[in-house]
Amino acid sequence: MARSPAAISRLPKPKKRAYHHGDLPRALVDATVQLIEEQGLEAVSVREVARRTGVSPGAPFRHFENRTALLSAVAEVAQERLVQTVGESLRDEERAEPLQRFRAIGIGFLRWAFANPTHFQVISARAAIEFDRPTLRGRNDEVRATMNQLLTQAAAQGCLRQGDVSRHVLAGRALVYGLARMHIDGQFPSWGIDSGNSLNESIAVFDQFIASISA
Amino acid sequence: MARSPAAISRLPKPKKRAYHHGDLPRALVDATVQLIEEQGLEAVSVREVARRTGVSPGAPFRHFENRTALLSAVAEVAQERLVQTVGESLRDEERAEPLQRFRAIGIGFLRWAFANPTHFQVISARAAIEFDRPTLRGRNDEVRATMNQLLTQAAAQGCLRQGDVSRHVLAGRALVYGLARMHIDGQFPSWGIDSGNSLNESIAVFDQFIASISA
DNA sequence: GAGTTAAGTAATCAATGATTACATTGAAGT
DNA sequence: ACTTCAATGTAATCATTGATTACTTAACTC
Repeated sequence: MARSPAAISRLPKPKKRAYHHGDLPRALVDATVQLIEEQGLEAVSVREVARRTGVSPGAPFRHFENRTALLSAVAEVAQERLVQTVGESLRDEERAEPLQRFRAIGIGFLRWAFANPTHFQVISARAAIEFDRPTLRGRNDEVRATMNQLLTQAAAQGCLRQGDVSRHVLAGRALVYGLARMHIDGQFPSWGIDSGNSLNESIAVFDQFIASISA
Repeated sequence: MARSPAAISRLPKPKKRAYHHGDLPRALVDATVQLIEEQGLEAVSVREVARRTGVSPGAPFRHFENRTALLSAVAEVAQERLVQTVGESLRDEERAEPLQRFRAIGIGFLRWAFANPTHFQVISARAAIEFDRPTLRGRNDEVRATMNQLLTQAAAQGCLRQGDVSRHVLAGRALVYGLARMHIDGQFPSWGIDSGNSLNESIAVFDQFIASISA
């Protein structure tokens, strides 16, 4: 553990450094994501994360109160990316009709979930994180509000088929959530759908749903 | 730990006894279910289950190779009830049209999930159980096959709206799964739906979906 | 440079999953 | 009835984990 006196003193990581380690919280979150990717959510132990980051077992607790807080931090990063992906998807359809924009949200969610299965897994594991954090719950509510708003507009324009609007919204949400969940649970192969094609298939399913509810 | 020689020798539990304890595996599974109900899935420890069952920490390992096996046993019990509930729901509509029978499966699933949230939670926690067990995966496939079959029939009878049949099936599955998941994650309140009414609401949403895909 | 403080370490604790060697018990065989 | 034996449960033990504590160390301020 003793360092060689004057050898490789400051060359190893010319990227970002700060105090001792150089943004340890960030490094811990990254290591956690990687660990989940490799061994699953259950395999995440604070010690293993610390080990991979090259710090002592107690170090993470300087930055995260407990294991849950660490995973919650991962969840917040995950949600940031989700909001970003949905935002992009929505911006692409900026001038489109409400229903089309509603569709964009769903597609954005699917794209995010399939591109970052680990992140989706963490966010959906509400027992393992503090979902009641204002940022987490707040942003979640925002997306829902937008969805509701868009479909209400669509209904007002007569673009929506008969039926309760909020139920259509709820159905859309539950649908994409269920599809994403089936993906990370590896259920698609037993449905005769190649894993590599499961995103396209999910989008197709969602599209068919949109078609079903449109007038 | 020494027992009083001739006191309460054989009266305490006149229900079922067998070897030493009297169907310990069953008692362990029951205790596990109860523990999950009280403190959530993550809180399940083999020791606590043993403690509640009144046996030593090592005893459960005589019957279940590891913690995962114990939870998998819970999952199998859960699935039995699921299949049973779906079966009942299906039998009620024995002579109904295919689409109605398809609906019955979805409703059955929802009823089961809402009535036994603990069981649903365990089954859907695939990381925590051995889902590849033949019974688990097999029965899962059966239900899917039936759903597929019913909608294919419905389509052949022209009762189904345009669109790919298997995608309708997949949508239905993902929908009920997503709804159930939202329920146990406690998401309904933020959707303005009272917890006590979430089953009815979910059924209504599913019904609206059925209406959307029917010709 | 001295001193404050954030950041990391080492040592420690109780609890857990799991294994092992041992004890007990119910039933079968004779 | 007595022995044998396998199934069942116990006690003791191990490595690992989440978490806390007292302690060093390094970076920044003055």
